[in-house]
Amino acid sequence: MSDSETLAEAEGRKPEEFVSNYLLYLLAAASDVASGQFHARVRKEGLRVPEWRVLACLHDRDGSMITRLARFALIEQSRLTRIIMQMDERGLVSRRDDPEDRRRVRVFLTPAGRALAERLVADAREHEIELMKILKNVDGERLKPTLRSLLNALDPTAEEGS
Amino acid sequence: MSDSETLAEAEGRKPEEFVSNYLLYLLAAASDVASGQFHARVRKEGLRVPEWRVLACLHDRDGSMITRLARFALIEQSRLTRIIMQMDERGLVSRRDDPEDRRRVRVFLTPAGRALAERLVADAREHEIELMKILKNVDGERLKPTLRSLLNALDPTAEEGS
DNA sequence: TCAAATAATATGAAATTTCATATTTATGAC
DNA sequence: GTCATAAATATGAAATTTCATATTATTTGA
Repeated sequence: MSDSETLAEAEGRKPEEFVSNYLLYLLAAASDVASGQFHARVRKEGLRVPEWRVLACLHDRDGSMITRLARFALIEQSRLTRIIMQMDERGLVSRRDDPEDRRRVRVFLTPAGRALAERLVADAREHEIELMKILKNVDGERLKPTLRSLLNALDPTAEEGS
Repeated sequence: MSDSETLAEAEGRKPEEFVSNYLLYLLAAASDVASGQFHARVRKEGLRVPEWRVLACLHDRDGSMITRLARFALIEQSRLTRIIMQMDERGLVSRRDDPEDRRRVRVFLTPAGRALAERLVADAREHEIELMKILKNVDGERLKPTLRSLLNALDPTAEEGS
């Protein structure tokens, strides 16, 4: 049985090919592969992916509370709490109690955090343009509205574009 | 457009909306949200998501070697090695040295693993049909070929559908 | 045929993540 | 006002993940 041959093939059965035609797999794989290059750039800045996500979310919505940031950045709450603590210690964000509801903690970019966020967002925009060129025959611009409607259909509580 | 003005500003869009219009975010969020329901079902079977991925991949390609499985299932190699060890202990998979290349470890479903894999794959297929219904106006079926071409464009070494 | 170079997998140790739950504050019903 | 309930965040402890590298086997090529 050669390396590229599965047991099923060796036995003359046709493999079922579930995975590579499964929507949830295609989404996960596409996300993974498409993000690969840019995530490498993020790591070169000394950030991990969730930290980059936090910066990007705060770039859009500075002063978000933890819970909201967690949903927006796709990070579980207690994990985010600790990531924010680290980013605070590193001087990228600062935490302030919300005077209107003292259970809440609002997270703000520091000047250094904002500078880094802006640099990375600019990089991401550039990178996205490159990506779109590679995907010219895939029609990445049509993909976006499709993904947005998918998000709206599946998560009506998701935050709108503005 | 002045030097300090972004394209978004020049076009009258609010500049703060980077994230929710960023392709890599839309892909990650779509994957996350779309998988949420089914992943809950996976956890009810006592499996974690990577374990489900392993079962699904082996369902399609039983006897894969670790490295290949890692790429296919989107799991880092040393992590997968340990996951496979656990699944082995649990009786879901078995490991066999490849006689043709003794560096390799081939992973096979046990009868119990296969039964579980088949049940979950059947569930996943059902669930996908439900998902497609919800996405009827999103055209999930058109989404699949798009994601496949994206994968091919970005990762030409990715495995083909068979 | 031997010595690199490469490939596949495993592993130690530090760091991170997870899960359940504690803590603190706000809200609603009475 | 008081009590029960809910919301937002934090935290302990176990489990998992990561990163670099070790180990073992194969390939290359001089």
